[in-house]
Amino acid sequence: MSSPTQRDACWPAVGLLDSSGCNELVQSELTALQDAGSTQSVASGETLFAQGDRVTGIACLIQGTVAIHRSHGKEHSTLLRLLDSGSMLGLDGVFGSGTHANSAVALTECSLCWIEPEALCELMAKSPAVIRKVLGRLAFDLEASDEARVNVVHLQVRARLAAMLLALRDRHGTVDESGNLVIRLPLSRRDMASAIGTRPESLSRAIRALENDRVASFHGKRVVIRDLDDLLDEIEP
Amino acid sequence: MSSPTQRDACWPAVGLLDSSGCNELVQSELTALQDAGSTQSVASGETLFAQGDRVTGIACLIQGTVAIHRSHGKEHSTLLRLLDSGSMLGLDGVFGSGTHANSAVALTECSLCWIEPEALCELMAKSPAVIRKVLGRLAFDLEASDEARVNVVHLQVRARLAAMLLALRDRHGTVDESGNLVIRLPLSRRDMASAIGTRPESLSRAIRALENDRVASFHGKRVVIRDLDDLLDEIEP
DNA sequence: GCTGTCGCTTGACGAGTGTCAAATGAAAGA
DNA sequence: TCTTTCATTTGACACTCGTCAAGCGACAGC
Repeated sequence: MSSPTQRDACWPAVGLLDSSGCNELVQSELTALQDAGSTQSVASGETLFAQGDRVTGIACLIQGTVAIHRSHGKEHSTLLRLLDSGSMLGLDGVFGSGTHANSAVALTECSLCWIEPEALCELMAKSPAVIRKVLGRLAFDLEASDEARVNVVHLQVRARLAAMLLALRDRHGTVDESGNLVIRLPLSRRDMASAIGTRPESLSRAIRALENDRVASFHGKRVVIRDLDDLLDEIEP
Repeated sequence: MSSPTQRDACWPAVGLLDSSGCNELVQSELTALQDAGSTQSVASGETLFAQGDRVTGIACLIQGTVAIHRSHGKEHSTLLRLLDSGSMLGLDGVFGSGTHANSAVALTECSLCWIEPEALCELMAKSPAVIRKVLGRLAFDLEASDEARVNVVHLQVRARLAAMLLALRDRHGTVDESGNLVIRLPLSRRDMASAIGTRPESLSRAIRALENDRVASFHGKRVVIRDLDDLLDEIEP
């Protein structure tokens, strides 16, 4: 990840996102936050907060991956976004309605740090950098949500799957010895389907379609992409 | 609109949205902002900024209605949200990538006030209330975008139209002498279709369906709803 | 008047995808 | 190892909605 020094030099600056696009907190910031809140470990599958809960603070994700869900009706649920280490979660609740509109579920074992609204206030008052990070994350999430919405409307399932793989590349992708892109999916098929706004059955067919056309090969939660351009072509037309 | 005194009393408070849900600036704040920036009048149909433009500041909408679009490919375009008087626009650009991801087009004659990033910085440094408004608006827009995304996935066109009418009620609805809800649509049919993620043809059919079932009656851009519950029922099942 | 253009509506048809049902596979417990 | 359970896959079918095409209605210009 790029050094944040340049971005920290002036405030405010236009264009506050990381080059990676994710606006994560850096290590020094994380340790500072840990002093201001209480650190906690949660097991994979645990719920950090549930839709409808009163907001008691925000959480900073130190380690692990968290899914933000919104349930709709009784059976339907949508995975809105994934958050990885360095992300703040629950911001929309604190600065929004005061009630969590979404649920947060740990997808892996997670270590995180809870910060009460008052403590967050103090941090923001003391350090413009914190304000900027908070603003940056909200702006990034808004950007991503708009993008996802456009994708659901204009792209079909196969292309949305490709777009999702590309989005997962930043934080969950590696390169193997042959130079192939390898993505370790942090999600079940059910959650993947939910994230791109479709059903597991349709996702399954889209996966098969990409494999038949040699764009990607799926081995459980491990995806291998030989040529990144093939994936990019999927979302162009 | 409810008095903001209670919300201003403590900072930060959990739950910063207006009761109306829109987090608009109040008159005193608007006049303060006008001192910090340059006021401008734009005609209906004018573009305030275009997708891809470098961000040169934010705008505060003093009077009028603005549509935020995102174009996708050559022919496709999505109307992401409407902003009415009291709203700040372009925040996601300033605190995000530094480039406007969306276009802003005036739907009516508008009066607005441009504020450069540096001036916005000063305002935020001087007044926590400004910070709160900015955070509140980003949180509100994120909330709304998530909601719209869930709607596109889980509701069909007819129900999405109903949801849109309900959303327009706050700022564009009135009550006539018979006690009916009357909504003055600020949008063309094309834009309405784009806003709910469908085509004008499908929207037209959905409108006819609602009329046939006596849920709403459409007369050009004037919509009359006899019983609000009928509309609410549309988005439940 | 006529005659463009443009926005909206209506009709017909087909593709994409949700739904239901069953088969397969993988993980966990007896 | 043999069940039991659950996630995933595959198949068959129906339905919503996008697409193409034509028909209106309004409105401006000649």
